[in-house]
Amino acid sequence: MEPHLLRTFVTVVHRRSFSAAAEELGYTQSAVSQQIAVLEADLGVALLRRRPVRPTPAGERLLEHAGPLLLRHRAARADVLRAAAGPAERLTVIASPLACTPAIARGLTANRSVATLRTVGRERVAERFASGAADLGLVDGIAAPSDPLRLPDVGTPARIGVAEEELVVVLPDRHPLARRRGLALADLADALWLRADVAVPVERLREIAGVGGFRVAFGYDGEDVHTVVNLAAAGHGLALLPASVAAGVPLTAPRVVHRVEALYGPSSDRAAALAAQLRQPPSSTPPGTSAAGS
Amino acid sequence: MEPHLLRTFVTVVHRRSFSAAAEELGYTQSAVSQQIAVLEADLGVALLRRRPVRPTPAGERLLEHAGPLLLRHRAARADVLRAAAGPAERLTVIASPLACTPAIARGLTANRSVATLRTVGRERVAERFASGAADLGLVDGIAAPSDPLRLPDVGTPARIGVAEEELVVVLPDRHPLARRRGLALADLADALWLRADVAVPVERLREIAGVGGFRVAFGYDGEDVHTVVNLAAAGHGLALLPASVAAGVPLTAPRVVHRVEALYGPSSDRAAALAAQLRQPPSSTPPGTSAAGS
DNA sequence: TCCTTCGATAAGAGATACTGATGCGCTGTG
DNA sequence: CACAGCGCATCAGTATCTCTTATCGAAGGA
Repeated sequence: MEPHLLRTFVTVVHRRSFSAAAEELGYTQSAVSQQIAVLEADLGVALLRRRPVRPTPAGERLLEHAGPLLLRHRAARADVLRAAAGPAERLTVIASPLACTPAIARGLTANRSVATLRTVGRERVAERFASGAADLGLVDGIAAPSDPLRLPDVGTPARIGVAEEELVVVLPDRHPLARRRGLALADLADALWLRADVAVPVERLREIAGVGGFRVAFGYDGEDVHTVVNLAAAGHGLALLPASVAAGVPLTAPRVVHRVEALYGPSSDRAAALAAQLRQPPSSTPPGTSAAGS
Repeated sequence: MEPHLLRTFVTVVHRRSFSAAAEELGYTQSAVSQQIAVLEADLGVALLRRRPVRPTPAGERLLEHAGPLLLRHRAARADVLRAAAGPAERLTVIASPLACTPAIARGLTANRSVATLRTVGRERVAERFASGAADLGLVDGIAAPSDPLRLPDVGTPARIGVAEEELVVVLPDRHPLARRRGLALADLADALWLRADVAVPVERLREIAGVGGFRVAFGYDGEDVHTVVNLAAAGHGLALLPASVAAGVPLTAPRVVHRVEALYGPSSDRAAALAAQLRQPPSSTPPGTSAAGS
């Protein structure tokens, strides 16, 4: 179960080929074959069926663990390295698109210690932060008010909420519901939605509404929020977005908010200071640092 | 960063000695010295100060990651092995003491497929389950109604809530508050409490009350809930316990409940079935399986 | 000061983990 | 049905790694 064996295993499954994995990893096919054999011998279990190459049920389980395990590995390494490098002079910030609310953007530009800002998809932020690509991570998501976001576990970076905001349903002006004062998500399950992961993924809608439905009328794969707003306004489907991004009808039920959280290494004082500074005064002190506890 | 190096590192820090760690792990002192040297060379960072042996700041960070990382390692291995072993004939269940509510205990005894039940401290359940010591884990804890418990991350075992119950403050009959209909936790911050991790740890009280205080009058280190009840009734300090365990005054604020969750491997159908069966009818369907999501 | 303790280092034996060559079963093709 | 091509397994050989034993040297206590 050494990390390099896991990495090889993952690659083999992904490429569905020992030889292709070998090439990708810079080994010979023989080495890959032996590595898999070692892994299987170590666990005493067949992990792969050959020809065609597919994971066995046990292999599927291992596959599911391997990703997070390797991610955590990288996170640990990055964290140690950050601690050893000492406080960063200038900070690199990585954020999901919607995490850069106007106020946060202002906070970032006002702060001379920020060197670079990079945005990536919401699911990638924690991962990229963990890999050491940035000193501060900003992720957005949907949660009950003052509840922490559910993020892939990546060790114990300090984590604080920096902003919470109302959500609105964006719909075209002529839409029958456009004049409402508020909307309940469950009532919109039968409507046609925009699939746009940069806003709120459709599966997440089902999850927070607790019902199925939410058929997709149109899919948008980019990262540009503006485009999503325009598509929604043009009637390609509904979109759920934070109020500061677009005009729309407030979401009144369930009681969820758009929340932005900052991730930073416990050893980076500058990042901690910046995170604290980004924390918006209007939002009453959101819950503090997180840690695994019973 | 191979697992065995991490294990050695952790042991060295823990024992504060290379030689002692070597003995504990069955290596020579020389081997341990070399392993630490390899780890430090790999990361390019000094992890330990020698004489006396103490972690550097970078070492502290690594130490914090190493535990969860190794735990996850074991969890992955155990999960793969469980998957390979096929559905268990008879199940081993591991539970924290308070997780065995009367109804759950009944469910377990009614179920002939259960072979063994073992209880361990609340913090150990997830860990022991992850290590493959049991097919089903039952953990209790305090949470907002229908919120999942916060458990150490251990991969993606399926997780369902099986019971939720009101909490009561146990106090002696002659206590001035004993006749109240309900109590707010924050109002009890100045009272003297029983430190008994088998009930609710004092730190957790501070956490959910959101205030300090909760001074400890008396400490109990065992695992026996009955003793805690007796101690509380005898006036050694207050205790917060699920209503089914002891008579007491219901906790009315904050709105938290005693919750029991079942952990089981995704590949163990028997365990899943048992978990579903333990699920108590009175509690309206608590939120389902968990997984890391954005 | 001397002795003990404890970690670092050197040297060598054994285990491990690669490469390159070859074997062998499957699959597709004529 | 035979055969070629593909792809994983296996074998042999070598380089590397990871231990052990032996020894050194610095720090701390008597």
